[in-house]
Amino acid sequence: MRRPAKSPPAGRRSAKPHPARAPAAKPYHHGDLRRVLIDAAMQLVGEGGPEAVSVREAARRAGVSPGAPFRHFPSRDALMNAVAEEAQRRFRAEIEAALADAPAGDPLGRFRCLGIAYLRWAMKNPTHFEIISSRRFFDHDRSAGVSSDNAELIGLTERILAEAFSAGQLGACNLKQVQIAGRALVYGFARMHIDGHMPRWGVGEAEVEQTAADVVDLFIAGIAGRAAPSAKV
Amino acid sequence: MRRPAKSPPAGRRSAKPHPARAPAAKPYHHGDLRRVLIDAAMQLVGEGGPEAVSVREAARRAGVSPGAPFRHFPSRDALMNAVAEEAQRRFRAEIEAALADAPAGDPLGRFRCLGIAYLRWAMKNPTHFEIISSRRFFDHDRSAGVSSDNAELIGLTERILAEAFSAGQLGACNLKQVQIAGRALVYGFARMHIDGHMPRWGVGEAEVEQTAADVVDLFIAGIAGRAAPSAKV
DNA sequence: TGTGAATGTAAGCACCGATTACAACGATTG
DNA sequence: CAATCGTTGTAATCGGTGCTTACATTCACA
Repeated sequence: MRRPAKSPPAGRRSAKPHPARAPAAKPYHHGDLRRVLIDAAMQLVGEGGPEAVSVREAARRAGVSPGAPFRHFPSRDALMNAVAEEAQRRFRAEIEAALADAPAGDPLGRFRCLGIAYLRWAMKNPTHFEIISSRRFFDHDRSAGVSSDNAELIGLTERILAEAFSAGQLGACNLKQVQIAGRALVYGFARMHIDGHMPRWGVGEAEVEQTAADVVDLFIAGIAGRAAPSAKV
Repeated sequence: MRRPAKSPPAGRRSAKPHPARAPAAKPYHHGDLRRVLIDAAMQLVGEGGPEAVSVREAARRAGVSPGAPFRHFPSRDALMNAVAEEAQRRFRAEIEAALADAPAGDPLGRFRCLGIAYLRWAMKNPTHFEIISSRRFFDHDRSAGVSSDNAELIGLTERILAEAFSAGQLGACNLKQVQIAGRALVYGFARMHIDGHMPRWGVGEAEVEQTAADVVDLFIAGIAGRAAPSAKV
């Protein structure tokens, strides 16, 4: 891409097409190039953000010619989509693991747990989170598998909120609004962290996790503590 | 950048160096190329997002050779920074105009007004908002003018919240947490809109402005309606 | 009237994404 | 066992990009 630098002609293999019939040297066919390319791209994302991913560099790291990746991905965007799907898969696994540990009897507690887990993962894997959330690198509607992943997560929070409401843990409120506001809150917080806004708001790296929890708690207190339906300002 | 396409060899001027001494034809010196380049870049941002900005295309639109912009901006990033400063200036003007119309006696109302204005501008100028908020295109710490712009806006909301607290419009709460949560909420909502998440959450383009207002109101109700200092969950 | 700083052009580098023609495998068949 | 054919790699190439350097032109000021 735009001057990723970092490529001194680091010893590429001498590119002999293939050593006749030495089976262990360097087989002409890579084995699982697709997988390796995705891994390389993820590594690149981790190093320099989504912009730093180039097909050529991924191919270089896979020890393969610049044109080879296009046998597996029709375009750079397709590669990015594959990376995003992988990231989304990991994200979902983390969320589900966190929810599995949460008490089933306390819906609002589960809601809180969801928010905390979301923020923790996003802040620990900032570039992966960025890839997932940006439509530029990942067309959710196009890739059915992940799209349903996402829809499932949305449905999950919807269900949890509905349970909380039924259990009387929520004041009078519009559940859809609560859901969107909650999502906007954690999404915004995560992106503020990623985009480097936190220092400007007086939140150091050390306090950011505590602040994340505080913010989630503040929101939950806001929707839970509604004494009367005098909510409308 | 990466295949912005859109450039059929549309009639470039025949590039005669300069017509001897015809003063009105095409002066060798552009006049205010810096300004024109920023405008062209802003236009490009509006058309295809920050990724779609290329120095060459900006130069093309300014009717100037590909190397000329580098007399005014040492790098593409510098150009993007200039674009971001311009966008930030417009953003700030909008916010201040909105606040000027808000009643002075109702701090919480002013806070609400601030949030609404923020969201309205962000959703009307999505790409400009994206540039402002992403550190990739704009290093806030580097450009003093805009940095202070931003610091002033942060200080402003801080003051408004403090006033609201003094006026008894807020329940017992940590003001800093409220400020960060509020920011995360509007930032997240704006970015969700930009990143195309809204359809997934069942919010159509027609309802998005109303939803934005609802979400702001929900948040304000949450921090205002605190009956007792039982805030901590 | 000169002269130097400012600002443009032209040419070229390295890198990128993407396409094409060709070569080497490897599995499926006859 | 061997021919074949689809898969997956290479090599070369194209146009686009950011950026640099050498050179040309103009403007403003001494």
